[in-house]
Formats: sequence, C-alpha cells, structure tokens
Amino acid sequence: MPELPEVETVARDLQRWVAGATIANATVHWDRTIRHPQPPDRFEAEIAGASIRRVDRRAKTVLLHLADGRVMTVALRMTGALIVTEPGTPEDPYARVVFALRDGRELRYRDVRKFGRIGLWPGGGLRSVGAGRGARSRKVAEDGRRYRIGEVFSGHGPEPLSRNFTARRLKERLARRSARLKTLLLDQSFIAGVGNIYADEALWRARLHPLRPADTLTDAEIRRLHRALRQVLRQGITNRGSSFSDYVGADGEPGANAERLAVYRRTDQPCYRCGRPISRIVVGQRSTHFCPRCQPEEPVGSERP
DNA sequence: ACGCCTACCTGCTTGC
DNA sequence: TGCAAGCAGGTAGGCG
Repeated sequence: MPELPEVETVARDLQRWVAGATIANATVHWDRTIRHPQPPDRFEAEIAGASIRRVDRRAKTVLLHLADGRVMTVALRMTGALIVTEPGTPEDPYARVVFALRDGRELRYRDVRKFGRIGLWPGGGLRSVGAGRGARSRKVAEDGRRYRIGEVFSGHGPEPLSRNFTARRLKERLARRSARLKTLLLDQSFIAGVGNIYADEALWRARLHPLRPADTLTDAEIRRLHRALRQVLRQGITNRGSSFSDYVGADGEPGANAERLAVYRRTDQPCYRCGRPISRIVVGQRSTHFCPRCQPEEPVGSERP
C-alpha cells in the first residue's frame, strides 16, 4: 500500500479539496470494499448527504471526519487510491466506490487489486481498523461498539513523525523485542505507517542490517535509526510519495520520491554511499534491499567515528 | 514472541 | 509469439 508518506499526501490533498464538500450519493461497485459488517447498500444510504468536515491520517488509514461526527476510514492497502475528479472525467473501470459530490465533482476510490477497505463508524464510537496481531486488536475487531476514537487505533504503535516519538521511546520499544529489525519496522503495532519501501530506506540510511535483532542495537545505532526513519518519511511527504505503478495523490498524479530512493528496487545497482551492488533478500516474505558493505550483519565491534 | 504459511486480487515483467 | 511463473507498496488469521 501506500505507506505513511503516500497516505499523508492523499489526506492533505483531500483536506484541501474536499473538506466542506457534501456527498450527494455513493455507488459501490465492489461490495467487499466496504468493511464487514456494514452492508454495502446500507453504506450507500448512510453516507448520502454527509458533509466532509476534515480529512487526516492515522497510520496508513485516511480518516474523513464527517460533519455529524461519524468517521469514514479508507485503508488503501496495496493499490487503493482516492482521486478527486472534475465533472466530465471519463469513467474508471477500477473505481470500486464513487462518491458524487454536490458540486459536481467525484471522489473516486480506485483499487486495482481490491484489497483496500472503507468503513463508516458512528461518532465517538469507532470499530477497530486493526493493526498487528495480538489479542488486543483482535478483541477490538470482534466487539463492534462503543470505542472511543482514541481506542480505535490502540493496536497501532506510535506515529513516527509525532513529537512524542523520541529516540528514547524507540529504545524502550526495541529493547523488549528480539525480532529482526526489518520485521519489526513492518509491524504496525510496533510503529505505525512504515511499509516495505521506507523500512528498507531507513535501514540503509541508518547503516543497519535488516536482520539485526532489535535488542542488540547500541544507543548510537538507535539514534541513527530514529533519525533515519523520520528523515525518509519526511522526504517521502515532501516529494508527494513514491510511485511504482498504482500510487497517485488525490490529484491523480504520481509522486516523485521513487527516484530518490537509495535501495528499494535497486538490486545490483551501485550503493550511493560505497558503490557496492545492492543486495536483495527475502525477510518475512517481503523483498528486502540493502548494501552488504554499509549495512554489515555484525555491529562491526565498534562504532564508526 | 516469533516466524512462516495462506488468503485476498489483478496486472505487469521475465524467462523459456 | 505464447504461456507460465514470479513479482508487487498490506494485512488478517492460523499453525507450530
């Protein structure tokens, strides 16, 4: 899916372009896009007439806060996109849900692979949009009612760009885990919003091997990782996200960040730091790119000056 | 806790 | 050219 920078880009676009707009009606073209247990026809009926007050993001989910307090959540997963179109724009065969706005524009949910999900939750009581495994998120997902907004995302780890995500906090979390760094960075209950691209990029920037057990990092390495995570995510936002095939902003245009990536999908190409070919391995069934010289498996025994 | 597997989907690229 | 295998930004659920 679009990861944090891509979802942030979409949410900011929507805040600018559809905050204040009213949804005249919605048409669901692929039922399973609407989260169970909300039936698609009821979704259509319930969203009709709703006004969008504000749009933002939590983890990799777009939140459309409606004027009546309800919240529509859009999890883009792998190929989902939210695109605002002007009247007269040709139909899109991959548009799974189309929201007709009263001003004549459309907000289209496009999703080639149909993995994404849209939910509509009552004000002040959201159901889980799920994250990670673990009893907590499962319990939340089953019981539908009366969750405060703050509890909805309780299964998610900290937002890496928030003020309270400090190196100290990262250290505390890493110290309790023995999993490999790559696996942990992809675990949404460990840290929210990081996906395969930015995990690889952050590890390269921090000069850390993806297979390093989390609890073996030195303080200096933790500080590097903390910094690297924030840098690669911020750079992604600045460039409106990384596009390979499907990702586009709400303007329908791809982001420019793919060209700035150091390792992701650069297998066998020279490392920008040392010139050695980038390696590709599989970790947790996800392809993983790194520089075998800059990111040594062992801590090297000593910190580089 | 952790790692690994399968599912969910479609389209594009690669190799024979 | 054709066709099958492999690959893709994510996550949920199950097993050992």
